[in-house]
Amino acid sequence: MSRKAGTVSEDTQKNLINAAISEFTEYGFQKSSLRRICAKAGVTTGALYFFFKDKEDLFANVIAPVTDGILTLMKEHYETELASPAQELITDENEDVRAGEEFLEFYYQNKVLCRILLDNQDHPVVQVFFNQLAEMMDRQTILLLKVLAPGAITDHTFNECTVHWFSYLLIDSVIHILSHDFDKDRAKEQLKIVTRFLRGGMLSLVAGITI
Amino acid sequence: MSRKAGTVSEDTQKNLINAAISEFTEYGFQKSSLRRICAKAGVTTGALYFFFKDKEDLFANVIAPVTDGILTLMKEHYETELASPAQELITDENEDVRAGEEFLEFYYQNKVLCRILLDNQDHPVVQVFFNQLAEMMDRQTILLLKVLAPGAITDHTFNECTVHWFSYLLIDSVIHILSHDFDKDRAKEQLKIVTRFLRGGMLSLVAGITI
Amino acid sequence: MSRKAGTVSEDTQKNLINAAISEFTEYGFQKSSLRRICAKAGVTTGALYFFFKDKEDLFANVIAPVTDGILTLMKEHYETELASPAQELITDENEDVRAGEEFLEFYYQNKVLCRILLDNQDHPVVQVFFNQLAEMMDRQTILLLKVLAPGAITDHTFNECTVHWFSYLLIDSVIHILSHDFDKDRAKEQLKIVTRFLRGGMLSLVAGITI
Amino acid sequence: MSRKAGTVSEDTQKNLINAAISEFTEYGFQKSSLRRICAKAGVTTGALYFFFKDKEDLFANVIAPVTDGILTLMKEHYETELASPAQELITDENEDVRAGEEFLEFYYQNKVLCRILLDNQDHPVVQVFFNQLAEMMDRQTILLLKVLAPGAITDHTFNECTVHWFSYLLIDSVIHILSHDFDKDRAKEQLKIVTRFLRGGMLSLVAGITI
DNA sequence: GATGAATGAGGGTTCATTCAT
DNA sequence: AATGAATGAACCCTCATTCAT
Repeated sequence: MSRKAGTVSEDTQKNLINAAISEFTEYGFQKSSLRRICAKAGVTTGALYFFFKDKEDLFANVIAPVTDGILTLMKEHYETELASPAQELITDENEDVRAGEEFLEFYYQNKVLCRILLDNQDHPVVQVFFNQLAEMMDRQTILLLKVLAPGAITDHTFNECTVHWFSYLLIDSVIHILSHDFDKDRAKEQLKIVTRFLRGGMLSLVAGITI
Repeated sequence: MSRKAGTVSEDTQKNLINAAISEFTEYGFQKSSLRRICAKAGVTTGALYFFFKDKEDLFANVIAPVTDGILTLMKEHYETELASPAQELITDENEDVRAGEEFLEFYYQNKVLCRILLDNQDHPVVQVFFNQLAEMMDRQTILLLKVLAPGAITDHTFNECTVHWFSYLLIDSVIHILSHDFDKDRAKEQLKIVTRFLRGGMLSLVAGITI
Repeated sequence: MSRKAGTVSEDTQKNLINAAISEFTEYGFQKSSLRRICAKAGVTTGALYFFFKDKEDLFANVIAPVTDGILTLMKEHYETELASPAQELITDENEDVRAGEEFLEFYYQNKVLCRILLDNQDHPVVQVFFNQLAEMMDRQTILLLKVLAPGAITDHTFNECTVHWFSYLLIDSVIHILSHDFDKDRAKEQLKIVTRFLRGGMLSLVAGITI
Repeated sequence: MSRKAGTVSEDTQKNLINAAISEFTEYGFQKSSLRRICAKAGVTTGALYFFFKDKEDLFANVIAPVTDGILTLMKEHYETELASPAQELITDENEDVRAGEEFLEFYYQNKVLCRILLDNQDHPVVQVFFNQLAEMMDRQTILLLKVLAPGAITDHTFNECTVHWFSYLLIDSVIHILSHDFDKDRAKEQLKIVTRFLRGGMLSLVAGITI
């Protein structure tokens, strides 16, 4: 009996989250209506405010699984990469490709939430996420450059902006591919092209320096 | 004296546009309030609806100068480029750099309006603009590839998606630079780096094909 | 040359009337918009206010032809009727039928305006018209009763209300027929049935008295 | 004490309904203002939208008691009528008169709401009501004709239109009487005259057929 | 005869949020 | 844990009308 109430409330919270997912998907964060969300969830607005502080908080809770998931994924990839011998990093694009494919798997398994993320890039919470992601990538880029092209970092070509821009280039490229709603295989293929392109671009910058 | 009425009315429309610019800059299109705009312009809401059909129409009129300006700029650049000898296109990145700088000049001279454009990418009218821009770039890329690497277009690497992605890569890169609020010279410098990177990336894709 | 301006303005007035007819037909008086009317007529609102005092006045001018026409028609019919020998009035329904058909002819020749009349019976101007019409019918009924059943008017059965109600019964019956959008012949046929019914009802009232 | 909230809220809804009744009575549906209604009820506009979907819904809720009441009344009358021996129907107008008086009682007990109904006949919801009413009367007329004058229905005189027209004739007659704002007794008297008239008219049509 | 500009009030509706119970 | 009621401000937009020119 003492579990009953708890169980019920968990259901309510889940119902609210699911209703919110459907609403955010259809209308985007800004145009979404808490009233409609509560109606879909079959509860009144008061119930929502028991579980969530406000609209922002609800949104944050909705996308948390994917923001957490992606950040974890990236962390693991970067640790693997740093553990590789330097030589491999230069000649071998396999680890990059593998990480990309792993990300695509995650995307297609969490497509609905990922789309909410991508379709609300003007939302502060989402911007914070992308900034975290980009900063993580920045740090990785700098670490790799220290190993692969030590001259590059002292040179003014690889300034903070360039590094950051490179991070966003990768992010935007991936987003662009996902916006085509390809099937998974086609997306992987396209991601390979992007990877080759970005490596080529990067090397052409590094080459200009070290020589 | 006979011009008084005309002058007054023209002023009202300009006042409305200016008030709208300030409002859109501060709040973005969606959260902007027509009431506040009219208050800023010192007129009643009815006056606004004499000059503009609705909120959308007001927005379209606000950004028209920059959307038109940018599309014209790009058109001119692409015509110049197509008029160059093929050999120059491969070896010489000058025309690209020159066009980039010209764009930056335009941006810094119309910064306020350009920022409205960039900060409302989710607005349908703006999306139409970016699509027009990207399509123009797509066509140019295809034309250039036909000249520089005839094999590339038949190969499946340079499919429609890749070309389109390349267009957005350039657009996103430029937007990213602009988001740093650099001074003009720093922006030009950074744009040069981007240009070199993109050419390098592109060549590495083409190289993978022709060999 | 001196006629030019006059001619032009007459056109404007006609354009306004025609635009108003189309607007009133589509939206009814209340929901009609003077703006839209002016737009349809290709003039500005100021022009409308040169020719018409306000929205009411415009409406009155639009329906004037049919209100005048119908009142004239009825007057003629009633004069004819009063000129007939008493005996004929009792036994012969021909004049009633003929008048009805004449009215139907008028209706089908001025259908658009007549429909505006019928579809805006809550409008004061239209109510005035129907009151005039009903009063005219009232007077006629009383005159006829004096001839045909002198006892009826002193009896309390044929009080003012009964007479008035009888007028509206006829009006409503005709309106009801017209609401079916029959072709002219079918409408005439139906009107004959109504006429027979109303005469029968009337006689049964009169009979109840004289005996 | 624990009932306080409930009591308060019920009051609010009733206050809104009452305020709406007063507003609809004064201005008619179309020109009624939700703001004024809320002000009269002493609540904010939001409160209204908690209880009612929109203006239409409020209107529908206001008139529901009388539309429901009248339809119920008519249903009962018609069932009683059909249960009577055929002979009585022809010779006896008592049941008709009794039903009429019962209706008048209802009218004078719900006069304010009934007037809203009668004064907004152009409103869709009201039109639906009158159509329901008329259809009910149509069916009854046809049933009675089958018993009283079997030949009438096959004859083209009593076509669908005639039957429907007869229904509206009765409705309009009653409405016309009510528009005079008579006291109850005077109205009953007048209604008797109408009843006799309509029976007489009807019989004269039937007579024309059966002979 | 007609324009173009502007008024100012008001329309119905939606919103995120609060809070006593 | 959740309800039901209510707030109050704000939303975009439309209206008939006026008037100097």
